[in-house]
Amino acid sequence: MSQSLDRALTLVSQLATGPKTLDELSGVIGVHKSTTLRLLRTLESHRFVQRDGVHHYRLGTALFDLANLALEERDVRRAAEPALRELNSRLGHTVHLASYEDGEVIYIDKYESRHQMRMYSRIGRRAPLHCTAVAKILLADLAAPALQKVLAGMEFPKLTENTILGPAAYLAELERVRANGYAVDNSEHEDFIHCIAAPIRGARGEVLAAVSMSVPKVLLDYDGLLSHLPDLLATAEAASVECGHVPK
Amino acid sequence: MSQSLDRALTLVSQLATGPKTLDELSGVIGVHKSTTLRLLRTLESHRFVQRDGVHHYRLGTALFDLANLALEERDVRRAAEPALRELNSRLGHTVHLASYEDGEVIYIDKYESRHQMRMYSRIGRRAPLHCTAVAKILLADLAAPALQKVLAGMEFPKLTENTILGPAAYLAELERVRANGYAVDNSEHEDFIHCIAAPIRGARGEVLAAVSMSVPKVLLDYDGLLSHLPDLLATAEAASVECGHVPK
DNA sequence: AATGGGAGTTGCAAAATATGCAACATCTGA
DNA sequence: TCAGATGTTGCATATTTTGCAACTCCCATT
Repeated sequence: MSQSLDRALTLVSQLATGPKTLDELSGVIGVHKSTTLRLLRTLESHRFVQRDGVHHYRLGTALFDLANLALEERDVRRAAEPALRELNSRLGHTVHLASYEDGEVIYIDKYESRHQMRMYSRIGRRAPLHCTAVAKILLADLAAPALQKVLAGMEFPKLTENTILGPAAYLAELERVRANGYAVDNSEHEDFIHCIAAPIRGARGEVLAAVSMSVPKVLLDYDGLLSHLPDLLATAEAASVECGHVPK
Repeated sequence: MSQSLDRALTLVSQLATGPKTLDELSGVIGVHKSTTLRLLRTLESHRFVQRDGVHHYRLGTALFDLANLALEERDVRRAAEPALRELNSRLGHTVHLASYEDGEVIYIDKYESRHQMRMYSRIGRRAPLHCTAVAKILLADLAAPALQKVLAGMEFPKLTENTILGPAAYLAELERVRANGYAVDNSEHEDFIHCIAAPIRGARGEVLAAVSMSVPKVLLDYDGLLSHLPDLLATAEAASVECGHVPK
């Protein structure tokens, strides 16, 4: 729609992969160096990019500020924080908070594991829909038409032996999630990690977000993981109460 | 330099303060609705903004992703993490990591206090230069010409009884910081909080970042705070080693 | 059910703006 | 000192962005 803006945003995305020179960036958007330079200068004036030495550009600090401000505005995140922090510090495992937005599931908060083995994940990242416990929780609460729409766009790449491979099996899984009130990722995403998740609900009972706890299999077998369900559900419940949920 | 890009970035900054309607946004950049709409659509296609209901726009998830990716790329942050986390979980106070960039001091990481009373701060935010311990650490390491330039642009608003009020006093303070190897914010920023900071150094001994620990005065008096200096310095030293620093 | 207002959307013509070019500047390493 | 690579600026051109006005859609009011 707006060509120069489009190009500039492409530059920013490109810079996310690491500092780049003017020429490299020009190559990416296919324009003359001088054009790229002018775009970068505008981006720089808003602190979206900054110079890194003389020959490189990288992402600027405005992005950090904006992103963290926006994250803080998400009320669930703030409201759920104490409960999630408590769970994380008591059990020492990785705790994630994720929310559904517009066909995607996004990690909006993360509490790192105390153990050596860490998961690779990141706030802001999209969670795969077919193989994560948080996605199952969030999609399980969608109305049928919205769910169908998401399902239509979903893919089911086989990531491990346990990955769910098609819409039918996935729908059945969501049914189980609804019945149980929690979701599991039984090494469906990565071989060495499994995961449980539960919903955080708002005043009208709607699902606002999902909490999950991820544990490497070497630390805890599947039964051991499930034995933490009461902890997780209590955490989710506490967070829900903070979000205005009235337990029945 | 690039008008449309400039306008679009202004829109993004504006959205940081909360969701806005098309008309509100048009007002901010002073153009016709249709122009704003086209900019927003481009921003939307890159997931920089997203629609919030029908009538509002808000920041999109690409920002979270970019910002956190960029933060992770900052090597100091990753390298310093274990040491900072350890300090935070052992003493339970707020720990900040800040770095100097282009005339500014930016918080690049934060570990929340375990206590009820929290500081208001945020990753990505700029720290005031004249009244924070991290800024003192970082500015104390600047070469004279660079420091002069920063000093020329500095302001010294009086925030508490103890705030340092002018360049002369500030330079004297930096001299003390260099001599001591640590910095203090003795309630110079906020009445009820004080703070100590220490440098994290790289392979050539240069200051890469500053760690600080902030404590409410009700929890610990000034002498109590200073009694944690050995902890803080040890943490900074450990982080420095991770960054390639060779202790002399 | 009809009416009116508010908000968003589209096509088009006008013009302001972004673009590529070529010349110039700066830096690095031979 | 020179060659080459990289970054920077002024200018003319035309592409892209803009505002306009008409249109649609949705909601609230009569």
